[in-house]
Amino acid sequence: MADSAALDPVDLEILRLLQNDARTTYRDLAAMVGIAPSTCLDRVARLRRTGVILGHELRVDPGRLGRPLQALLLVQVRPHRKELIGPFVERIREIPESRALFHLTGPDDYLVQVAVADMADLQRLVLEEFTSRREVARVETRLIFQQWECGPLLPPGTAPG
Amino acid sequence: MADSAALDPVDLEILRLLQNDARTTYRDLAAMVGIAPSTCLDRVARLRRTGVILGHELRVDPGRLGRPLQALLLVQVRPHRKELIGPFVERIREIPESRALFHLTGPDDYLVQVAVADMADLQRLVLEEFTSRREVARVETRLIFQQWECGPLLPPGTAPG
DNA sequence: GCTGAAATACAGCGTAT
DNA sequence: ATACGCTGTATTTCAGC
Repeated sequence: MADSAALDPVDLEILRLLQNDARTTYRDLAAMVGIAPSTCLDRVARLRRTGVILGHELRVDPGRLGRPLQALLLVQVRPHRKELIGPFVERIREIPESRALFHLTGPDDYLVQVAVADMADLQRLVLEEFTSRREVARVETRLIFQQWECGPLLPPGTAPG
Repeated sequence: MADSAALDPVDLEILRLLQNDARTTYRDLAAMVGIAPSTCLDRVARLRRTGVILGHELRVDPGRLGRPLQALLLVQVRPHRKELIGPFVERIREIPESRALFHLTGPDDYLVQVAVADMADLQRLVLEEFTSRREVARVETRLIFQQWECGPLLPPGTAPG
């Protein structure tokens, strides 16, 4: 785990294409960036080894899994001490409704993205898993009307497209 | 494009395993859920066709791409009319720093997750892309200390693990 | 949903630049 | 040091049942 060499334009193009479709074969990828498939394999392996590529994720439609309603919960944890927030974070991550969890600056300590079946389910979740916890001082619930993906992540100064 | 049949326990197990590691081979996946590889391929293909599986995404480390600082921007758009929010959403999605965009209920209309190089970059982004826009009435910036992934998304009532 | 075979892709290695 | 082409192996895919 030593190499943290700068990414060259070929690496960046590979990352851009793989972020478009992570299942692109090395053969196709190689053709698109203009190198040999074996070289392409080497490049991607190196990107994985050096931690630029963290992994491959499956995107699933929450609605099709019976969770059509999503919300963000802004949570104040008081007192905000290590002994309390460790178990809090662990518990939130275990909840089946949780999709993402952030520790933030600002008036709210945590933001939790949840996917639920309906309003009753959301109410149950907030009451049973959040406001009933000693260390949770306040929960603010904001429903998600719609969400969008954004373009591929690239280094600053890289012309998109 | 007709089938929206209920997912059986085998489908759910496949989804759970693929959410753990989207690169699991059909051979391994089949062995783990107890069906033949070809059947497993059929199942996954059907899940893709019917829209349960939306796609395969590459997870990349923003820090390794020169964007170690992340923030959430809470944005009020005034007036909140269709003619204004369409272009706003399109522009935000085009910004290289944007990672995710939500349209919300509550006092803030949009939440934008961004990844930037440093504080100066974040300040520039807020001033040039947000507060300088006519329709943006207010932007509240909250830095992300840390973020966590949560468990796989499964239907309500499914025992996790 | 399974079996088995054909097509394809991957991963390692030797060589050349 | 990086890229390439070749080759054995593993995986994916497609018939037929």
